[in-house]
Amino acid sequence: MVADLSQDRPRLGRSSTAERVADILRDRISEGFFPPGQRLSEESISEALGVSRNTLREAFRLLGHERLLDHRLNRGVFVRLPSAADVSDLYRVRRVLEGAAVRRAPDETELATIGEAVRDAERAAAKDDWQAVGTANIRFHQALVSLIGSPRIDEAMRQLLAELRLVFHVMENPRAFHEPFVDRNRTLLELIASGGPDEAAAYLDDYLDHAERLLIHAFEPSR
Amino acid sequence: MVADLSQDRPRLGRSSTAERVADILRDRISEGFFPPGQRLSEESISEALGVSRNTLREAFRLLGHERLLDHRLNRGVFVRLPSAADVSDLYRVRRVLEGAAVRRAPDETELATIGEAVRDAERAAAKDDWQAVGTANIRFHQALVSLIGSPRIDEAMRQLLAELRLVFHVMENPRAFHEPFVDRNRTLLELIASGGPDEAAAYLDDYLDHAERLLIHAFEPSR
DNA sequence: AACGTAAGGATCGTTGAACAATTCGACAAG
DNA sequence: CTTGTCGAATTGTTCAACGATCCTTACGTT
Repeated sequence: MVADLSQDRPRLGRSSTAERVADILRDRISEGFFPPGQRLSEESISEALGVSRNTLREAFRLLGHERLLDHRLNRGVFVRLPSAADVSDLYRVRRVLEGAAVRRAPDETELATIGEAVRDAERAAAKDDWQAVGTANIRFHQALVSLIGSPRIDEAMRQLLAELRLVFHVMENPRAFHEPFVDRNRTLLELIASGGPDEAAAYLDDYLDHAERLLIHAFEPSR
Repeated sequence: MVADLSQDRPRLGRSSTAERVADILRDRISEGFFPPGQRLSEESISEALGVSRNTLREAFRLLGHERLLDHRLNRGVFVRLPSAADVSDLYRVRRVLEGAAVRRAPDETELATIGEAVRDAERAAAKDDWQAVGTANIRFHQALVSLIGSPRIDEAMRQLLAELRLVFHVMENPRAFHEPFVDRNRTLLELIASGGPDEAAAYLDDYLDHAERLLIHAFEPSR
């Protein structure tokens, strides 16, 4: 019973103003409050958040390493504005990670977690809440990759999806993008559950190809 | 002709004291000058390097994000001391990344780069220079993963290998560890070149299993 | 001897101010 | 229209300071 406490351990170190500032900024960027390309002024933000410039700069370094911010010397930090090449690369990584994930045999609880994400997406889609669909979709892929069972890969996937969110913000209408994938997630889940790794992998490849093409298409013209 | 200059663009941003400090510390950690577990005092290091504490702290954040440093609140930063669980996870990631890599069809120049790393390792082994063998070995796997063609994965692999170096520093004799893998690298290269993805993948799995077991074994008793 | 507590020193966390370095736009000169 | 120059604004970096936290040691209690 004492061993269970070890799970709460990460929360102990939980503090440091810089990290909390980073959390706030990350959320703001994620939700589009700070749109891609926008410059984040040290002075105004440090004042708005009530922290010193030095502390804010530490937070900037954190987010820069997560590729959410672009740090240009003597020019300041900007919300990262992904390029088409970035999108391609993100999908290259997804193919590797998710491809490895669908080949794992999931246990019951893992399957349930993924299924929940699928159901949430379906529910949100029924309500035309595309913001929520996007969130559920992200949860789906996060849970999918977690089948690999590697904390480092989970972390990498978290970052990747955060970066992908950046991409969505530069598109004109993300809703049209998410719509077709609600059903695909359901199908993919069933293929995984039925235990045909090759079928699931093939379906996933097609899934990602389609998504990438759609994204690049909705992306290029705007430049 | 002016367009070609845009390739030199990354070199422009190249500066910032914090990043240069991070580079120095990264090298020092890599070479074992700062052994795993050692605490890095802000005051002494900032003084030794002639930079302010604030700048040094920015560098610390960078390296902390690369998992080379362990940042404990109010206690300072320590060179990361990997656990057996970390080793397992690192190999889990390697299986995914390198497994995806060996299934790619490499072109001539890529094959040559990998081959060079193999040859360097063989040469160094002949001279009993196990430090150099380790370096060449790392180059081998880095080149292998670069077959995927993803900058993000290359970067992730770079970090992973740096972290793995940390593991080597806690072992009593790394030389005994590297020795058997010189030949294996050669074999793996030939399997890749001959174009049998499944064979190469199978060999790689065995390779990594073996390496992980060896590492865990040489690791556990010392705790 | 085991334990709780208190005091002290060391170090980190964070701040605020200061100054140098750099960028960028405006404006004048050619 | 291009090129040089100036100045405002912002970042890069340093410095000194103070509170907060941790570690150690010592001390007294049970």
